[in-house]
Amino acid sequence: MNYRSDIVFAAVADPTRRAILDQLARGPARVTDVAAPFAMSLNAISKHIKVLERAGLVRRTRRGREHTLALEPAPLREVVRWASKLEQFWTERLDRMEAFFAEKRKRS
Amino acid sequence: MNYRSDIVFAAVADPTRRAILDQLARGPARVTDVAAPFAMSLNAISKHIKVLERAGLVRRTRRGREHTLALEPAPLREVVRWASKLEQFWTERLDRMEAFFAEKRKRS
DNA sequence: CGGTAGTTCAACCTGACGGTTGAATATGGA
DNA sequence: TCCATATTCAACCGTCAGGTTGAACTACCG
Repeated sequence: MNYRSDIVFAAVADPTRRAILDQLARGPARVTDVAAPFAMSLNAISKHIKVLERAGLVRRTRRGREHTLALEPAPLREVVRWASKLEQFWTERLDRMEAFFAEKRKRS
Repeated sequence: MNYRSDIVFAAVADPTRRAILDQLARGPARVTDVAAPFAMSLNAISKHIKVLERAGLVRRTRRGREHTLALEPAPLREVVRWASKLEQFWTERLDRMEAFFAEKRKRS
């Protein structure tokens, strides 16, 4: 529906970006620190961070030459909402089916 | 972490595929029926369904020439788990900070 | 001032993804 | 048997995402 959740879902689809978010969940960090654990160039990480930023999942604060990144988990709520809604609809369906067959059994 | 959740996240990243899942949440349907609302070829939808199938999000049962598709929401649980874990870690961090400053305020 | 650290910008390459079209396969019905 | 329906397979194509490298920019420090 929302064009914005498209961006969030796409941002979160990449495993590297999910790992970055996992790391930022343990606290804010600079770009270089975020990049450290990964076996790829700093530039690649910089790009990933920009994607996360555009999705609203990361907030950047500049102090001098250092950029400090912080997790901004709000957009994840939409992801949770969508996924658990599907699960819920499904279980409700199962419940209705259950009820239907129970009723049928009782009548016969 | 899990290579399998990579597949699930990737499957769910595409808006068309999310729409397919939304539709299947209202009940099982044939491939043609699933494709009907979309302004793209049946082949494209067939491909999308295959992706969803490989991610374990859709189960297919063949009866004659018709393939009936059903939502299989189990893999979504991993998505929910990950996303809400991040949210939770974050709020816990905020709580700890809150507690820290409250303590500090009390002492001074 | 000069050098180095932190970060981005720009250009480029490659592979995969999402789509198309046309043919093949298999089942159902007259 | 013949035709239509339901679906996939195979080949192809354009775009874009993720990665690289090299240069630029800005801020700190001797």
